[in-house]
Amino acid sequence: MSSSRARKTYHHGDLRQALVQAGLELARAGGPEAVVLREATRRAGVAPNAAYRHFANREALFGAVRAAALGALARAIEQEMDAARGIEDAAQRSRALLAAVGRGYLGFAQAETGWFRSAFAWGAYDVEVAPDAAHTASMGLNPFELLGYALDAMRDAGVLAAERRPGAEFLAWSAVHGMALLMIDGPLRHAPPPMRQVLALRLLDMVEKGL
Amino acid sequence: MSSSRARKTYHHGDLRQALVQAGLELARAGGPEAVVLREATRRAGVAPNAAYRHFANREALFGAVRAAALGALARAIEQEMDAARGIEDAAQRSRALLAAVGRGYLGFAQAETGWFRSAFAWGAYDVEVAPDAAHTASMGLNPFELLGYALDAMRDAGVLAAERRPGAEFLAWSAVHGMALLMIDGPLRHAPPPMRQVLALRLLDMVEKGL
DNA sequence: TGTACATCAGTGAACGCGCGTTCACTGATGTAC
DNA sequence: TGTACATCAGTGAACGCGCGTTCACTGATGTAC
Repeated sequence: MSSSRARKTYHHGDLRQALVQAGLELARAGGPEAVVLREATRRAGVAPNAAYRHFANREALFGAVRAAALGALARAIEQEMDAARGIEDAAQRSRALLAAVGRGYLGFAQAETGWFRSAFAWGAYDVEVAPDAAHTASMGLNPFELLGYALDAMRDAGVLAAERRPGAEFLAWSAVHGMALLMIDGPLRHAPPPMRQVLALRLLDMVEKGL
Repeated sequence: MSSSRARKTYHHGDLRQALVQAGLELARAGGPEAVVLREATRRAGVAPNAAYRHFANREALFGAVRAAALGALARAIEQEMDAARGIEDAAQRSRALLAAVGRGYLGFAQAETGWFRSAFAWGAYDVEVAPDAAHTASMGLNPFELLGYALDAMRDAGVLAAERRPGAEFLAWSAVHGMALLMIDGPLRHAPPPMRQVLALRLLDMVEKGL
């Protein structure tokens, strides 16, 4: 509402923030290609070219939106990890942490598909390089780092052989990322939630056993 | 060349086929969004609206292109499977078949990225439902069915417990699909080929062990 | 074998669309003196 | 405390772009008699 209202002052106040916010709304509802500069300015109640005071171009605006989406993903994952943190046994805890990362990732992909798509849209993404906005979650880690954290815990607990640790992120990430896409775009998008749940569990089981 | 040449006859001959062919070229070089109706007609040497004699709209044209891309993927996978077929021991053979599916899939994603992207572009894809063009490979199976074939072989050879067979496609596909995307869009796109090779092997190993 | 005519497969010109982006501008703000 | 002026953050109007798609049309083909 207020975001699409006309301002009273000539100066906006915090247009940059408002544009990112509008971009996030657009991404949430329509994915990356819905993040359209003109629409974002409309929602901010501002002339289209005003955006250029704050972003070099549309791509730069989208970059900020993507970073925020990545931050939201990190937060979703952390939330799942919280429960696991209380587990006493280190081995069990580390396994639970990994599963939490996977659950958080898959849950986010399904609940916030537009953001998920935006986070990984248009070729070229590097979660590691994500700017500040991707780090807004409480641990200050981005999604990739959270996965690394869980894997480190597994290694430290002796659940994962040390020599298998390097590169393990990519194996786990592959599995979960692939299933996320199958669930939002692929044949699994028709699968009833219970079936998805079962498959997700089996997948995480596969990763844990096969890593 | 000949595809962008002007015709001599008023009638084209096989415009439909020519448009799909042009679409495939476009997809190969630029992925799904490069499959532009006007450009396809240009390459076929024909007025833009001529396409509407053969396709209801741009989407229908793209559908035909996607099906052909899926067929190319199937062929790539089959080629990898050929080597495995000679193995005597049924258990070993079935394992080799599964690995071949994975290798074929990953190899295709990297070698024919534009086609790979087109095959799985824009939300909603169902490999099962792929039309004839997806079946042009020698076995007459689409990529998903080839994966199923390998998994059946594993079950029959006793490598995969029968009760784990249902749904196993989705686990294996997830892992391989995810890694394919990490390799073409994600952080692994910077990884040197040997590292990719190692990761691919580890991934397939993980799948086999964890399935 | 020749002709009439329905059908098919193209043409040519035009449309509206909404986008990103640029230009020359003006209103508001804050700082130096 | 007041004023001059540089700087900043907006405005308004316009651009070109290339697309998908529609319209009314014409040239070529093949079939019935």
